[in-house]
Amino acid sequence: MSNDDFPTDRPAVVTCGLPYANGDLHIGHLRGYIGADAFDRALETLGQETAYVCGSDMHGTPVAVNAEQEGVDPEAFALEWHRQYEETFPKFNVEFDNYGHTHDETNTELTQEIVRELDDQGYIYEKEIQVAYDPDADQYLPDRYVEGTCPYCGEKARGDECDEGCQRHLEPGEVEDPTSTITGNPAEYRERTHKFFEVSEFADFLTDFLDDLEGTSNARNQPRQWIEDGLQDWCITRDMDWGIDYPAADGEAESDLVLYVWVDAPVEYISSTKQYSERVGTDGYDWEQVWKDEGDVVHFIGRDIIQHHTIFWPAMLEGAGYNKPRGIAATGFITINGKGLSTSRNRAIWAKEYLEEGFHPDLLRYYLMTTGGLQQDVDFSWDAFQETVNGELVGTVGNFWYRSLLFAYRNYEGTPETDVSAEVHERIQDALADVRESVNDYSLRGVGQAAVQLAQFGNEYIQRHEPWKLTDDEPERARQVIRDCVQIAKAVGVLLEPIAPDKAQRLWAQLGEEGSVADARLEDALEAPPRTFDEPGELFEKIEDDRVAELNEKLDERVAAAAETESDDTDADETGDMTATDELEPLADERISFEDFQELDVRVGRIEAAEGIEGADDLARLEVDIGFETRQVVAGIKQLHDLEELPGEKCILLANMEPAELFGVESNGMILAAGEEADLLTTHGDAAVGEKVQ
RNA sequence: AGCGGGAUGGGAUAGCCAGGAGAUUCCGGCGGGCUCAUAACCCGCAGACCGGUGGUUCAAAUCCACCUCCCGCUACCA
Repeated sequence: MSNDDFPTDRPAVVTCGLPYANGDLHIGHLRGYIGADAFDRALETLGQETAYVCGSDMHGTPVAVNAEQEGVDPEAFALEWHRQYEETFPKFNVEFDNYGHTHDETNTELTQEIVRELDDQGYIYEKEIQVAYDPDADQYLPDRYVEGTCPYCGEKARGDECDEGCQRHLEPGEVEDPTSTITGNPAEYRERTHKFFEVSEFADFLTDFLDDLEGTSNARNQPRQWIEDGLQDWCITRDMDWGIDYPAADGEAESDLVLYVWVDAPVEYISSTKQYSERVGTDGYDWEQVWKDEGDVVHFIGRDIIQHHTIFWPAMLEGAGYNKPRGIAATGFITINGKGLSTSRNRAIWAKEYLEEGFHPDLLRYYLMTTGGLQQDVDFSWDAFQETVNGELVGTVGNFWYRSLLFAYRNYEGTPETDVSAEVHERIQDALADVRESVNDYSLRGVGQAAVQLAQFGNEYIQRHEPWKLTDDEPERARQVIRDCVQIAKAVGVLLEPIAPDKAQRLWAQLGEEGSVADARLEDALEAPPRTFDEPGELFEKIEDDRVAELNEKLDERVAAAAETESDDTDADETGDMTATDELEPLADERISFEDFQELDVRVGRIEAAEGIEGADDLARLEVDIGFETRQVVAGIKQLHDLEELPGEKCILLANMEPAELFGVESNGMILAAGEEADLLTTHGDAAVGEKVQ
């Protein structure tokens, strides 16, 4: 595929990563949907034929598990979220040409068709594997329903991934000593026939594919390592009820397997395009042309799902005879006030919350799109948000729009009747070129900046010529200056539309333009606005300081409140939901003998020194006086205690613990502490340092 | 520790892929201007040895090697 510049004479399709129908949306999600939306709008402005499609991701174990917990069936559960998403997107001016979901008929059929095709092409084979099975719950245990020991490194691992050790992706059946996460009981392995997709056959193809891939560099570079390390064939079926049935071949008995969620999820990109095509007719947009013949496919995704989109997905497309993506833009994460966004700690700006605060969506769009590069992590703070809005949108763009149009309205009742000057014409053309270049670099930041810098030029231009001084003595020159300014204002509107569609539309209307600015092309930025228009209004409002203070306070309070209730929910981040598990660890069944206890040499100690260990988040190096000697001990309490306050504190130390090395620091004993918060054990009275605890 | 990203004037950020004039823009500081405009806008000044060391080159913020530090995810929790 040749990568000639946008706009091409082929249809394009832009997608964003499917929202997983499992929880509320926050600005981290929004960044991707807004980015893809802005990119799609920018392509249209360049004159590219496009479709922007997406859908909700309905399948997979987390949906099944959470639905079960709420006592509803997975479909109803996922559909509820799906409806919420559908309602939310337009509120951020994210306008999909089609928004479907992975459980609908189109996707079910198309997924099965593609899998059948892969099968026909010989890329799918069957293999007997050992699948974990929970005899008590009488069910198989796919993916995260099971945990055990990693066969490669011996660390504790989840069913699908060695998350604590070597990070390796694990195939079903690989985990050793499996236990059921449902009942906590040991699981047994049963022989099951599963389907495998021969990803390993595609190594050469994928290497070439990555060479040509546009978008962000992380999407190109990260998977290379994977390919070099050797690709594993991919088990694409699961023992579950919730999902798309594995398609039965002719004459074969219906399979009771379901396709792995990552098989049917990306197919939704095609399905959603197909639905769009069916709605507008193939004359309006032909999905088969884009996906099977000639088209430009661009995916916007989060950087956490690069592998799926650069390995599995293109291999599937290649195997089934579809077009491969031209560009993949993998966006960075969002941080809040410099710290990682955490849904469990409620450190997030929720989509709903932003809207409830009454802020215009275009402000957030502009902020998210222009604050950093697409690939970069972007920090969000209300302070920075205010600064950007007040400085660039209110001060530069809004002010220029308002002063130009107001001056034009008062003196000429609209656009002065004369031609745009050569200087301004040229300056606008430069801006158009910037936008063209930015889009081809996948730089939404560049698009936004081209618009704002043009407005900045406008402010400078009007200032330089001071038309307010010219109206009386040199009316012709004043007329010229304002004519130029009105044109710049219009151009800024056209250029800003991808980022701030609603604000651009309002400007469009103020200029007396017919129709939608979304339909405007770059060249329209140079067309004269209507001769007359009405008195303009202010399009952007300043955000006041006390408002920001209030918002900061709210956020802080909320994070603090969440921290209090959090206490034990260790894995709340897993699903992004607050599934607090405040159960206590069950009491041990087995009793030990007094002799066993006597083997523990537990002593009273006094902490002499405490310091954090570099590179470790939680570990601290302690020096503990236990009478006979001072021991160096490593303890996981760094974040839970103010280390400076620890020296002098008494503690209880297991003295005959075998030494271990953590982060290169020897630990010679074990400090006793209670619970997740590592509440430090100490003595009630005044026991002397070194005394034995018994 | 594994993977990824980063280090550029006081703060934030661009430029790096395709090496070459005074290193971008925003905020802040200082001084001035304007009064059409949302106390907005415009101009000027101060402020950066582009994380460190070495290398390639006529030329390096940009390419290569090594190092230090930071952030995120995953981990470490004796």
